[in-house]
Amino acid sequence: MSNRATAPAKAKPKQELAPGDHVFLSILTWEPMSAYDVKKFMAASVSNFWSAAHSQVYQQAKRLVRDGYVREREIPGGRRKRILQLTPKGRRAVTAWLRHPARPPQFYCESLVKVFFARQAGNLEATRRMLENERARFRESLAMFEALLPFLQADEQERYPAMTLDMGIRLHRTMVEWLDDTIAKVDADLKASSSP
Amino acid sequence: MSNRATAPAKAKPKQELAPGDHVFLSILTWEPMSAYDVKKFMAASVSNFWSAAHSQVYQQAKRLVRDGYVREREIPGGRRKRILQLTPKGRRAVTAWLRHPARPPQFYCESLVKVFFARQAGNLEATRRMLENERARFRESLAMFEALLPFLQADEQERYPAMTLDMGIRLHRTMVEWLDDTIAKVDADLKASSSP
DNA sequence: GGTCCCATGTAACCGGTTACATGATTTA
DNA sequence: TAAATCATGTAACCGGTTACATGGGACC
Repeated sequence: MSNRATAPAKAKPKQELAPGDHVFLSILTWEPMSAYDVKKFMAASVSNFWSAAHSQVYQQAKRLVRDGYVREREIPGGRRKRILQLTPKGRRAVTAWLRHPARPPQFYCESLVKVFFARQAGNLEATRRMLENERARFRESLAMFEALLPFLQADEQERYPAMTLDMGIRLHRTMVEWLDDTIAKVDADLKASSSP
Repeated sequence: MSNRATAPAKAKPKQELAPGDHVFLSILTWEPMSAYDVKKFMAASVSNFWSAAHSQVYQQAKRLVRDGYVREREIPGGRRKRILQLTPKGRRAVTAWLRHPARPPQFYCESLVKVFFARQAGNLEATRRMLENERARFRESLAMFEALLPFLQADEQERYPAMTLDMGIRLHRTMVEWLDDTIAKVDADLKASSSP
């Protein structure tokens, strides 16, 4: 009798920093700030290609303090507030991370999956509506980014952040263009099927 | 004395399907297949905008069978093999999902975060090397996709899959162009700092 | 008849998400 | 002063990842 699954399997007991932790630490190179401000900073800067729930940031903070990458300092006053700042170990982790190769980007996009299966399992009218929603959203973000870019470009200190905003703009433009073309193709199929 | 954290907090007891489950089910609309084949199908089709580890697919399969979206049928023979197929409930879930709005895409890209902080905390030489690695990788994938596209476009059945491949190609081209421009900017900064 | 890769899984940890909670500030 | 919003967290679940395990075929 074969009894499968005998060995326990140990799994890694502890890995080094999680991918998002490096982003957290990098933000603290800007200046010491509270966990809440880290979250705000993230939303205002790299949110196009990195994001995290605010609750996660607090838990990251806890871990990073526990592991010695970050030190926290309580600010007295009415509102409870803990300022986080990098330790030397934390700063070393950032610079080491920055000089290692980046892990491959990950992109999750439901709408593209839906297009893939649109005819196989779906309904072209619904697909069209879905794509129009997408296009409206992308156009809106695109307009915001385009309005913001000149301000970043005007500030020499923001040179590198401006480059990433530029990437965001290009990606959004590409998306909108593809949506234009794809909606046109869906329309063609709709017309062909309605009046054969 | 304030004792915080009194209430238990219940958290949602059960949500409907997880986002990746719909992708899984959609793949089964193609034809019944084993979990391993679902994974292979995913890698060969939507991997550019959706991915999952193979081990995850087996666990999804287990959940989806347990919850009645999928039925499994054991194939006798030397090699153990379980063929998965949609139940009516599973098929309904796919069509319902396809006609709902898509959730916003998520994009995680370490290399862009690294560019954001390149001057603040990093080293421009290292950034340049990192960006060149990225460019080589994107160029390689781009060439593969471009070689594949004509075959998809030649097959009327693959019309919608071809549209998503087209999107992948456009995104990769955009990335490569941005990398070209950005590497040039980094070079300019390197030259400026070496010979002031 | 070894070796290597393909196919098929299981175990266990942990990060990330969703929901809950609540005191401080601002604003109408 | 009531309402809304900002700021700050905690609880708990669960998906996804990493690592382990292993039997069959292919190939040599």
